[in-house]
Parts: sequence; structure tokens; C-alpha cells
Amino acid sequence: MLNHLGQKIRELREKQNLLLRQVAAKLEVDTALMSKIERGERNASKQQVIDIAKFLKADENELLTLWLADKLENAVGDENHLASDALNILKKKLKK
Amino acid sequence: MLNHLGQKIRELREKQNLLLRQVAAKLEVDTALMSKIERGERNASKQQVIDIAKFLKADENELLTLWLADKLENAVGDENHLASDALNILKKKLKK
DNA sequence: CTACATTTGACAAAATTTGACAAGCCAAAC
DNA sequence: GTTTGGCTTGTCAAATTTTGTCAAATGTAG
Repeated sequence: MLNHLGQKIRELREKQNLLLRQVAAKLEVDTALMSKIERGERNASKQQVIDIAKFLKADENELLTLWLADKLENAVGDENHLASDALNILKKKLKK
Repeated sequence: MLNHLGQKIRELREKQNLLLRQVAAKLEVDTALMSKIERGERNASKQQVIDIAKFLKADENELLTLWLADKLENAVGDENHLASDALNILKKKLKK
């Protein structure tokens, strides 16, 4: 259930002794939603990631990369056995 | 707009001189949908890919791999600049 | 022109996602 | 014990996305 982005956000938040409530307030979302985002139960929107990066003084691209990695992991679903080949196909395509 | 799976399906279908209508009939979907799948305007479901592989005598895993590659590409969206890093993160995770 | 294959656009139904709310859990302090 | 405060969980309606069909348009060979 844990994902890359959520883990990182929680780590950043705790290092700065901030409450879920405080981050949530900045994003103007419910604390419950923030909790879900950190635990990977819900995906953050791109804009939310950007806002979080700003508030937690983190590198925006770093967080967005984790966010994308999570999205890709979702897309793989339970097709683990095909993923490595599929990833290679995609990698090749992206070179253009 | 073209995707990996659709291209492959079309190639297989044409090599066997089959009509969209015939493949669509096998899958019990509208011809229009089949056309969209081949052109990448719509994604096929996993089951549809399996049925197509069977009907076109293609390797199921090969088609499913293309199907997954397309899904991953969709997930990347227009975040091309982050994709390569995200892919590496995912690759690492998949090794477990 | 005709006949047939494919494509396109619009649409309703179905499925998924989204965020809020309320209730619950848990530890620390009282 | 009870209260407090932070976090989590379940449920829900609204919003959004996806799915497949239909009808009309386009293309193409005879």
C-alpha cells in the first residue's frame, strides 16, 4: 500500500515537525485526504505535489518523479511478469 | 495516436486477410470499437487482448506486453522529462 | 454509381476517482 | 480512569473518465 511519494512526503513532514493538519491546510484539503496521500491510499494530483514540494521546501521535480513512478506502478498492476519487457519498449520509445 | 498493440493487431489481421468486422464479431463488440482499438483511440481490456491473441494465433504474452507498454505510455502522459528517472525507480522496485 | 470496409462524432451507461464528513483508533497527559 | 490531540478508516455523493453503440461520414474497389 505504501508508495514512493507518500513515504517521502511523510519523511519530509516529520523532519520538520509539521502536522498533517498543517500541510492539509496549505493544500486546502481535508486532513483525512492528506493522510491517505501519505499512505498511498489515494493519489495526489500534480498540482498537489507541486504545492507540497513548495511547502515542504523539497525539490519539485524530485517529488514529481516519485509521483510518476507511483502512477507507473499502478499501471503495471499485477502484470509484474510482463513489466520488464514493457518497460524496455517504453524506454526505447521515449528516446525519440 | 498510434500505439504498440493496435499496430501489431492490424498487422496480424491484415496478414490473414481478415476484416475488422470478423475480429469484432469474435470479441462480440462493435466494429467501430475494434477500429478504435487498432488505431489506439481506445484501449483494449485485458480480456480483449487475450481473445484477440487467440483468434489471430498470436502469442498472448507478446500482445499483453504491448498492451502494458501502451498503458505505461498513457501513464507517463506529457511528463516525458521525468519518465526516465521514474522508470528507473520502478525497475528497481520490480526486482523484488 | 454501388457495395462494402473503415472511420468519426455524439451519446448514454457504467465504472472509477475525488474529497468531505463523521466516527474510530491510539498514545500521552492529566 | 478520562480527556486531548493527531492520525486513520469507512462511507458517501459529486465529478470525471471510460466503455461500447449507433448513425453518419469517409474511403475504396469494381
